[in-house]
Amino acid sequence: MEPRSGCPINAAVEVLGDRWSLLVLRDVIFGDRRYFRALLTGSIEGIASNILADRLVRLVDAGILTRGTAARGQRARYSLTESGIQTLPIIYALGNWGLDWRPGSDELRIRQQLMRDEGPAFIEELMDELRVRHLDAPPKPHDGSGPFERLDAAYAAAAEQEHVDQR
Amino acid sequence: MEPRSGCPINAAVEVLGDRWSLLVLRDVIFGDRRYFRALLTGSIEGIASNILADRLVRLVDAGILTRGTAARGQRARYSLTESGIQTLPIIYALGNWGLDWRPGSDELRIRQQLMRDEGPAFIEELMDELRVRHLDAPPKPHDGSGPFERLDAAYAAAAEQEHVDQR
DNA sequence: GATAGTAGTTGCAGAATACAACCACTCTTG
DNA sequence: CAAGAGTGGTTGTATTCTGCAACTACTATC
Repeated sequence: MEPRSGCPINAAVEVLGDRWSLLVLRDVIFGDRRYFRALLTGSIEGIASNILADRLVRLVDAGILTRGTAARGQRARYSLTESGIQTLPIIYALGNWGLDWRPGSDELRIRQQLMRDEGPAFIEELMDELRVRHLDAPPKPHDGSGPFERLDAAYAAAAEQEHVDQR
Repeated sequence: MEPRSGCPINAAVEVLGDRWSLLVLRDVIFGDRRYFRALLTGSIEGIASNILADRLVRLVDAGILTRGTAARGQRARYSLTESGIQTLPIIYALGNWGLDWRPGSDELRIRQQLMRDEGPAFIEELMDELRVRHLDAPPKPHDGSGPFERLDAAYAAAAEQEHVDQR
């Protein structure tokens, strides 16, 4: 596919501008789903297997994911590249906009709200953690738990609070 | 269309996740194209008239644009709503990613680079200017030129520099 | 009243997408 | 070593989306 223009916004849209690619990346990043089955069955939107297969090929071709060497029928692990990790600000911006301007379930909105509350530096922290998980980067010296764990903990606490509020 | 899930990221993707919607918004925001013909002929990617008509209807239905009252055949002006203005961070994130990870023409990349150089506060400034232009918000007391003019001036200067460099 | 310009609509062909069923291979378990 | 579950897909078919060209309805200008 030759690009329709030399505009960097268009270049990004040509790779990521469809109904599934960014959702697959969301599940890889936030759901830590690294295998075909995990992505297929874990997708709350219910992606079809051929669409998932097609998008994985495209994302690998675009250099956003890498596919571990595995023959047919073997478990192939997908990892983010640096360019894949750097789609996080895009996903974050989309999530914030959706949170503000579109309806949605409260449970799924909490996480986005918590992430926003953490401030912009937190995105960098998440990206560093993704480098450790996907690029085998050396982990930064870090005493406490990682940013994903903090988000999980905050989410659990908020969900608990929601539960308390309902009573 | 009922949403496929309550996820805010999915909610945004369902409205903006296609090959044209975000490019139309880009042209409205950065090209200040407010009329059908301007969007149709000004699109460097060459959008077809029925696709543009369809996307404008969808963006209006989604509350991202408003359409000035005009009968068929009459000049109808499209304006951004507040939710439309707040898609700017998404477009900015996409442009930055495209700049870093995809090829593109130098001329069109310069503008994205300049915008990034201005820092995050500049995005807020651009959004304020869009509120003046599209929501008829009172302009902020401001001595110099607006942010779009500054971007234009920086672009002109950079383009001139490019021209000098080539000699 | 002709002409150019406005904002679309219509018809049609080809591409992309979605859904369900099926396939080939491997790994585990008895 | 045979059965069964689990892996990552492929295939077929129907539907939707997209792109191109031509056309329509209306308005403003000369």
